[in-house]
Formats: sequence, structure tokens, C-alpha cells
Amino acid sequence: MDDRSSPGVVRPASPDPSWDAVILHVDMDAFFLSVELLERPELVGVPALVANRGGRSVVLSASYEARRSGVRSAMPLAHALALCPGVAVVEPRHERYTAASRTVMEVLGSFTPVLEQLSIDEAFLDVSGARRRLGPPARIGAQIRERVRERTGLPCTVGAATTKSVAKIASTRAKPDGLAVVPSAQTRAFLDPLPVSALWGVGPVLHRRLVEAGLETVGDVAAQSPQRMRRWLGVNGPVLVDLARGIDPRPVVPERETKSLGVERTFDVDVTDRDELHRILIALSHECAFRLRRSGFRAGAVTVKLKAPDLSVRNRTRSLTVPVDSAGPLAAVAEELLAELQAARRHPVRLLGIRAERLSGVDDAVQDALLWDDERVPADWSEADRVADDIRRKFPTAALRPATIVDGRPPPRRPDLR
DNA sequence: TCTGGGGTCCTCGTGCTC
DNA sequence: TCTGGAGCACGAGGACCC
Repeated sequence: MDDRSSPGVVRPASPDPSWDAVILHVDMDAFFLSVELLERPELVGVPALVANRGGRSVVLSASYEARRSGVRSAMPLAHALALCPGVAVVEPRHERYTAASRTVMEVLGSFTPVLEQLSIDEAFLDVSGARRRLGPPARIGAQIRERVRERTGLPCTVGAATTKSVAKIASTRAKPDGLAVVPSAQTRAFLDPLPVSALWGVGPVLHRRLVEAGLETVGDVAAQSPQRMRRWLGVNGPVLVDLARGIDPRPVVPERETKSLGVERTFDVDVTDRDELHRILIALSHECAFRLRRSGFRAGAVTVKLKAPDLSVRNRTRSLTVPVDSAGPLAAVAEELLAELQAARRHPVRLLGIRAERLSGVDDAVQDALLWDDERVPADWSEADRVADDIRRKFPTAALRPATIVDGRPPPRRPDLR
């Protein structure tokens, strides 16, 4: 979901674009909004965006008409409304996006099994094994765009190159609804004039450092010696030079291991009340635990995240002796961490989050638990959790919550925390 | 106009063990 | 017994991605 303009895009000059651009990057255009437009045709062609209506919400996805007014993803909604006063605001419906994403990935999987899903709306494909069957990468890219639109009604952009990094840059420059092919022979000519911010991994901080050092284009970085860049930027220095030269050995990896799983909430008004924070933390723990169980994971560590009104963030992590997937033990550790964070520095809370880390499969976790002596194993919450999960599956909209977070009941505070 | 939520990866400091 | 260095694990924080 990027809208940068597309100077420098190398498009196939002949019906047989280079055979070697076998890495394809497929990126859906303004994905969330495009899904909404399927049911809201009256918004086609007008400035529109997807965002929650909360006081501190940000733009999740914006139409290209809205982007012409300066609206961008991740921009505060208030800012977007000021830039584009008549813009239509659509509330997000994440279940629709997940379903659409599943269909898109099915389509992509029909072209090659070597498919790496990067996020809900983009993926890499390695089509080196599909060329004999389907033709050169440019033709495969065109077929993908056609098939995705047939099956879902959604537009997408495809970038093809010899590496993941260049394929991704190519699709970004070809948006929206485009196709760009960068054969190996044209890689340097394509990359050199681009701003250095086009490189994957160059965010605002590194961008500022590079520009201050006079390195404004990708070509500037490519001309540096890897040794000098290592001295300056550490191990990432030579990697950056390689990326700037179009060198990126990372393969397309079909399976990506989940490392952590978290839930966080930003409040419309900063929270100062301890009981309120306690209730929110319990609710977040239940949400996190539900997602752990649904994904078949247990957590080996818990992190609590606090954001202050000045936007500074602090985290605190604790390893668990036994991996868990129940809200009870998760919440108990989270409470301790929250108390420690607040003891170190107390302030109104803008955001509170909990993250389950060092994930293991349920079977691995059970094996681990057998090695521990009884008193180190947390109380068995699994039966209550299973019942709650069943109810949640049968009645997704039911408000099943622990008593501590039911409205109007003051939550009991654990005496040993603080 | 003012900065979400869900992630991954890396660096650095610290404490522990050998 | 003490000390210093190496190696490691862990925790905190930051940068980056979509």
C-alpha cells in the first residue's frame, strides 16, 4: 500500500522480457479501501479512506484520489480530514480483509508453491519453476493481475526482478494497478537514480544519516566501499551496499515462523486510574491468550508495553518457567510487570499492550511442563479456557468476559502486586 | 492539524559462569 | 582466594516494515 510515483520504472520493452526476473512481488493497491469499494461503488473515484473514528485513530488505507490531497497511510485521521475535508471515512472491517487476503493468496498459490506471504496484502513468488508452463515472468505477472481481479474484483501491482529487494522496489514504483519488470541487465540503471529512501530498511532515522553524509541516491550508496560502510553503520553497512547494487541473496521462503503475538490499545483519553488499567490488562490478557490458543502456541515470555503522553515507550519482559496459553497466568505476570514499570516511573497511560514471546507449539510446551516439578506448573486454566473458546466460536459477538472486567464491578487487586 | 496496531530484527548493557 | 576476560543469555529499547 504505497503510492509513490513511478519515475524510473523499467517496463518490458519487448513481448519477451528478460527470462531471469523470476522473483515477483505482488502488492494489493489500497487494499482495505479496495475491499470496501466492492460494496460501496458510490465511493469509486472519489476521495475516501479507511479509519476508525476514535480521537487518536490513523488512516489505515486511502484511495488514490485522497492521496492526491496529501493523505497517506498511518497519518492521523484529524490531519487527513484537514487536508481533504470532503473525504469519505469508512470504518474498517478486518474480517472482510482477512477473507479477501485468503482468496488472493489462493490465486497466487495456483501459480507456484514457492510463495511467501509478507503481510495481509503482499507476497513474494519465485516463478523460476513455472516459466516453462506459463511463459516469461512478465507474462506470469500479467496473468496474476488478471486472475486476482477475476476472483476478487481487486486491483494489484506486480514487480518482477532477480531479487526480492528489487522486485519490491519495482512494484512500489509501478503502483497503482501496474506491472514492472527489471531484468538483471537493467537492475543498476533502474536502482541508481532512485532516492536512497527507496531501499528496504532505510527508514527516517537512517535516511537522515545517509543524506547528512551526502548519500542521497541509491547509486551514491552503491558507490561506497562495503568496508567503509561497515565502519560507519556496523554489520548493516555492507548489506545496504549490496542492496543498492541489486544484490540480495534472500530466497523466497514459503513458511515464516511466528515469533511473537501481541495486543495493544491506545486510549482516547490517557488513563490514570489503577483499577481501570487493571481491568484493561485483564481484557488484553484474555484477547492475547485466545489468539495464542487459536494459533496453537504457548508463550515462554511476556512483555508489557506502556506509552506515556509524551509518546515515550517502555517495555518490561519476563520469562516464564512453564509456557502458557491461558489468560490467568499471562495476566498475573503482566500485572507484576506493569507494577514494576509504574514503580520506576508513574505517568498517565496513553497505550497499554501485552505481547506473548518465545512461542512454542502446544505439544512442545506440554513436553517441557513434564520436566518441571509440580509447584512450578501454573494452575490449570485450560478447561475454563476451552469452554470460553467454544462459546466465543459459537457466538462471536457475545461479550464473554471475566468478572473482573464486567462493567461496573471494581476489580479486586492482587495484594502481592506493588 | 500529530502520530495505530501488529509484527521482526538488531544493538547494547548487565549479570552469570567458566 | 581473587581477578579479569570471554562467552552467553536475557532484558530493554530502538528502528523498521505494512
